[in-house]
Amino acid sequence: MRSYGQYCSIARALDVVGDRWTLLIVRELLLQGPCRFTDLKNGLPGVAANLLSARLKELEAAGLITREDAPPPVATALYTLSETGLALEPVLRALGLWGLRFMAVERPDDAFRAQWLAYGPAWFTTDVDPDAPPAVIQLVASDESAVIELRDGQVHTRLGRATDPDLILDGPPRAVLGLLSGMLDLQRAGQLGLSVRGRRDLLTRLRPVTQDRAHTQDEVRQ
Amino acid sequence: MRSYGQYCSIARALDVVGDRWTLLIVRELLLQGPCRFTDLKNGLPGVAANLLSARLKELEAAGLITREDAPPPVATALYTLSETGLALEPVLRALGLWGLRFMAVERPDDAFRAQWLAYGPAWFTTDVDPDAPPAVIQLVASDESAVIELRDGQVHTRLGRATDPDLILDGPPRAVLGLLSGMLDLQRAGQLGLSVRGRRDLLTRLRPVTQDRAHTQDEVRQ
DNA sequence: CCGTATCCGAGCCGATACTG
DNA sequence: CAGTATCGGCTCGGATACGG
Repeated sequence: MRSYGQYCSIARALDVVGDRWTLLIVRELLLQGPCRFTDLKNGLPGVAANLLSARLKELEAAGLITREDAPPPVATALYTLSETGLALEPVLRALGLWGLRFMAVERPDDAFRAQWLAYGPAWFTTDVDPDAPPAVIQLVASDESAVIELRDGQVHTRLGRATDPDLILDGPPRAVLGLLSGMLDLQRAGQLGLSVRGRRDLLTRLRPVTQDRAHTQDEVRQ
Repeated sequence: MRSYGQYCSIARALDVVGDRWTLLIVRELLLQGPCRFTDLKNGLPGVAANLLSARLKELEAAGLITREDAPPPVATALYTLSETGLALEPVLRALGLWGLRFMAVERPDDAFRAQWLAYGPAWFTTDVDPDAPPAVIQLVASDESAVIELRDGQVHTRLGRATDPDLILDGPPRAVLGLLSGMLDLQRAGQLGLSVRGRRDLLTRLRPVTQDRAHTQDEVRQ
């Protein structure tokens, strides 16, 4: 990418990760862990193979990822986030939290993946009642499924199915994520096709993180 | 910008602010407050007028800024961040904090502005001794100047000159910002041309924010 | 199967010139 | 001052083909 030519840490950051697809590649590596080329391609529907290949080279050159030849059983290259790449997590969290406001409309041809179902609750909700007993919530949306585990006051998530969940949320992505992010209440989510089975009371334990007002406006200004 | 076509809040956010220059326009509006076209152009060295014009239209259409005709004395359009636009502050903070690591090398032709000198201390340092008496630090770098005010446990900054600062830091941007961000110690900053006059002890009151390790890696993954 | 290389049309970007 | 118009060049996206 062409440099902005500004001695400013925001501009410098964008010099490195401002290119199209770059931050989404980091997203996948953060959510999936070390990936093969094909894992990334699957997690990035719409990316062209040549572009992905080019970006991976750039990211490696910039020190955000390392490329290693996996041990014999796999025998293929693995892309792994470096310390510098991992440090982008707060950026992706902030961006994802801000982007929630644009999730209200679901476009018919949008792609959807289980890992995008999973990071929302983990990053953007907290357990209101940390001392309550552990609980498991099964999420299902568009054939993709993930599990929320409430334990030790933390909201963990993982992909796949739970054996005996306390609560099952099943419906279109917009309904499931809208409910969990606090943009929809149970009634509205139901209208959008959400099915809720099991202990509804668990929903009150999940509090969506609220974005705090900005307050810089009159701070830096002359 | 072409949509990524993914039902993911990060991708949605990038659909809106992923275009080149867009986040830097938001940066200027956040740091400067409501701006005229020319204020933005000055704060964004390198941007082409047509591109700035196009971005402002897109940002207005997306609801991040409003364009108002200023009252008679000014008689020109003013661009102002909306609530949605202001809410990007955490994203720019996270990006700017991450980008600090790339500030070690100063490229000869990089542009520099006083507001970029000011936001660093305000966003990325804290006052270690909140009960100590107020103090004023004058920053000067590349003909641009800003003032740090330590008061009530907060680190405020503003552009321009202070009348009677307790401490004056003067030198190349890299030396001033490097010292304040904790990337350089006093000795190294001095070698890079930093001049320090006044109460050096105030420097120990400013603690650079440290970025905490990411810990999602094994959280969302199956 | 994994990843790279090449080609091409469409659209975005950047520089300059121009207008009210 | 506040933009608009134009145009060359580059990047992107998609397809295809190639080498390990």
